Amino acid sequence: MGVLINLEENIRERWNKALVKGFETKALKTEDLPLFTLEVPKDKKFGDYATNIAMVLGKKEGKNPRELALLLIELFNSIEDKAYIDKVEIAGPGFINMYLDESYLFDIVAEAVKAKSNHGHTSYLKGEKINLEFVSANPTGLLHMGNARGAAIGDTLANVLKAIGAEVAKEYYINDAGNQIENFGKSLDARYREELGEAEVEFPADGYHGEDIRDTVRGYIALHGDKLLKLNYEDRVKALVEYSLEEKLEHIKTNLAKFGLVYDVWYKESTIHNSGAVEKTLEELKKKDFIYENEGALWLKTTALGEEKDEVMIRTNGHPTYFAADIAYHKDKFDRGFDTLINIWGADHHGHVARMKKAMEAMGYHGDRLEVILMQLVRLFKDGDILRMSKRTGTYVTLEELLEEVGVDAARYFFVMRNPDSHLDFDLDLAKSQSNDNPVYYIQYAHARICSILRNLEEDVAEYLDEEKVKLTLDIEKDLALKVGELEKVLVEAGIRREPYKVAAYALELATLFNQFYSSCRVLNEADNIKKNRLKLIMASKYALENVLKILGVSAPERM
RNA sequence: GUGCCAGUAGCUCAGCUGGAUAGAGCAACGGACUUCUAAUCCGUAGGUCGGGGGUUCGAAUCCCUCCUGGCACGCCA
Repeated sequence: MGVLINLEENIRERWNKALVKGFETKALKTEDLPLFTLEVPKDKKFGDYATNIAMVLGKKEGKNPRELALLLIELFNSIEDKAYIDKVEIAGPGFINMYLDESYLFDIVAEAVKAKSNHGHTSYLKGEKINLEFVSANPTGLLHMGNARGAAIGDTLANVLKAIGAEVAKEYYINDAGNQIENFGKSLDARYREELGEAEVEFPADGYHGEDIRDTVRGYIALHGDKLLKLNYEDRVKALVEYSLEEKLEHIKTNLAKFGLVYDVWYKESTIHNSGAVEKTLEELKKKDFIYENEGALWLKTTALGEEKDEVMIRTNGHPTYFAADIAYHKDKFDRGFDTLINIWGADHHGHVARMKKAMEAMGYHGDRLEVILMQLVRLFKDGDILRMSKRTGTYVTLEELLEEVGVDAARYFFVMRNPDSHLDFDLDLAKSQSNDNPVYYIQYAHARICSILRNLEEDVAEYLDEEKVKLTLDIEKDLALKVGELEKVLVEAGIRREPYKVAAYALELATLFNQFYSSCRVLNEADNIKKNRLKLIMASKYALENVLKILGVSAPERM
């Protein structure tokens, strides 16, 4: 662990020791360690850290918080380990404010310069195997903006989790079975016959109207001609579906790769059906008495687990539902040895969340080991109007088109910068304009400026990065150093809370502080000691920027 | 009708496991380039935290209620 996390652990530990000492010497009445906060105050005048320990304990002790704080500080000061603590004060209603010896900032810079591309990385989740499933768009169409948001969030979260030590597998679930595929087949068949000149082909009402379906069919015809017309309907559809799924999937893979996203596992729903996993799952649930028959269908007793209604597992036509297959699929993930499963779904699937968790419990797993991140849908704006996205009607902007317009860097940042709970208003015109307002340019610019300084430096920067501690005198230098040190905290928080947008926010804060530093401080053409200190500081900043950009999947250009 | 998410500055959003004077970016207004990249920086202005109750030393944050918007409530996925 890095400087800040260690330091905070030490402070907490020291407070706990102080409390224990208070209990032992009977200076305190209560004998339970209370839950107290250790936070960074909003205002610097309240110190580097503050704790509410006196206010939390005040009632139990029967003392007013300020009076109690006095006693607590006395105990705190009597504990030997003084790591970085310079001064402790009482303030406001009973806060205890702690001021640190600034040498911790020097240590942050030294650590970052030494750790380089590992700066900010920790082993917080070491040993945890996480399966992260996201996008999983049906291979019957192209990737749209909602898929792109999922892709950015998922890939970034995977990077964050890896940076804090977890073992992560990124997985894409391919829905190549079920009703949608039948529908897909009907649509393909209609377009195929249409393209080959058959008049008045009836197109399925709920078919796939997108132009890409025609393209796919034309591609097939170019390769294989009209030979399918001689086959019966079933065989023709089978051949078309097989070809088209393959083609669509390749297209999806290619575009995700362009987006900087490479999966570890591509998992086909059909393997769940073909392997007998669904039947096996059903048997298991039957044994546990969670299955019953009604009106010719097999139902899962989700009501027995607290849900409002039961769910169909096997339809009257003998086919398993998506839900049944999904249970088998998630069981398979657990069986592959993952401790935690994280799925990223569109908010329109939220009805599926509770029953999936309950189903996992019925299967004997902890429901909490399946986590679902729901993203609100993306609203696409063009010329001030909302564009509705629908595969059915074929009106949507594809990931491919987006990347052509705005590039990978801006797209990835934009999609990940917001809390998934919020609707994302994506203004196409703004994104297309490559506006300077886009924060991604601002962040990259900070990096380019550091590179520029290093280019202007006559010597190798390594000559300046000795073991000697840096000394930072200006507030902006200290603020920047502290922000560099915060990276590890941000990654841990973003990882355990599954909130990758915090990483995007951090990148912006870091870049802001660097740009402020840059405008008020020179690095070259300064006295040797200042030059050396600032070179160390900007190198530390460079590593922090590079590492955070890498996690976001955004490039760090050396010139702009 | 029921459930989930959202409602914070003109706009887009942070802050929400209770803490000190509610923040940032954009837009607006006023400044700063002979000096390592002005895609930058500095300053000003901008608020009934959707409304109303409650819980307490303290509420944007927790509870109740109402209002508004989105989504979901299939033997679809």
